[in-house]
Amino acid sequence: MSAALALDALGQPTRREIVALLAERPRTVGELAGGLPVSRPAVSQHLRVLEAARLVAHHRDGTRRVYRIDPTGFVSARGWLEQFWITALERFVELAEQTAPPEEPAP
Amino acid sequence: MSAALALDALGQPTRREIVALLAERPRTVGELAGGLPVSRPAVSQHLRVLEAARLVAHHRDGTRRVYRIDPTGFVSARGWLEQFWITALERFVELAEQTAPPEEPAP
DNA sequence: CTGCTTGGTAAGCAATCGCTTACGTAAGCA
DNA sequence: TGCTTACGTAAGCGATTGCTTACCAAGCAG
Repeated sequence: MSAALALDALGQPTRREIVALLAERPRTVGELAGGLPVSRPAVSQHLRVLEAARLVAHHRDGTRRVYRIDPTGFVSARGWLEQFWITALERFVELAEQTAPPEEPAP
Repeated sequence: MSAALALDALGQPTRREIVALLAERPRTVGELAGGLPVSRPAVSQHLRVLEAARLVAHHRDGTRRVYRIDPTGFVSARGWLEQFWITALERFVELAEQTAPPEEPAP
């Protein structure tokens, strides 16, 4: 499943910041680096990871590369969380139905 | 925000497997370790991270500790993804409205 | 009490990660 | 035809991570 890649990629603060910046609007690599406390090559490396996870995509504009959000990876990540969410809540409800007091046992 | 902790914690394959196992039903530490290719102490350490992120919780049952899913962390993670999702899609739609051909035309 | 089960904690280690600087490369412009 | 801008890539380094083995504490059963 591709959700693994996406969740791995999102499990890093700098990459989440990059993604948050791109959520506002597409940006070039230099712009991203300007808004972050890391160097431009570091941003490039993060972008490679994010693109492999299909969380971002880019196109060229002269010498620049404009990066934007790619919904694909987010669909995967959200799908994993959602599907998991459902089964977990089902079990949770089952459990709550079986036992009347779900937290503190009777003394 | 607590979503950072949750996403960091989920950015690791073994921890996602633990969470997936707990989604089926609550389990003890030994049970979890038995279903995973890592040692029991490794599972303990992962559980500490997951609990700090409020993704799991536990209660004691004699000498055992039964771990289960804690929805709290998942609410945070999903919230981050969702809120982000919305702003990203808004921008995406804006962009798509400006430019006529978005991607693939009808075949 | 003694022994057994269960699981958290400490210490240590190889591997990975995130970052840096240095260099290479493609595209626009004088 | 060089010069400049914008960016990717390579190499290297310190810090972190995920795992292991060894040890210790708590609770039940005999």
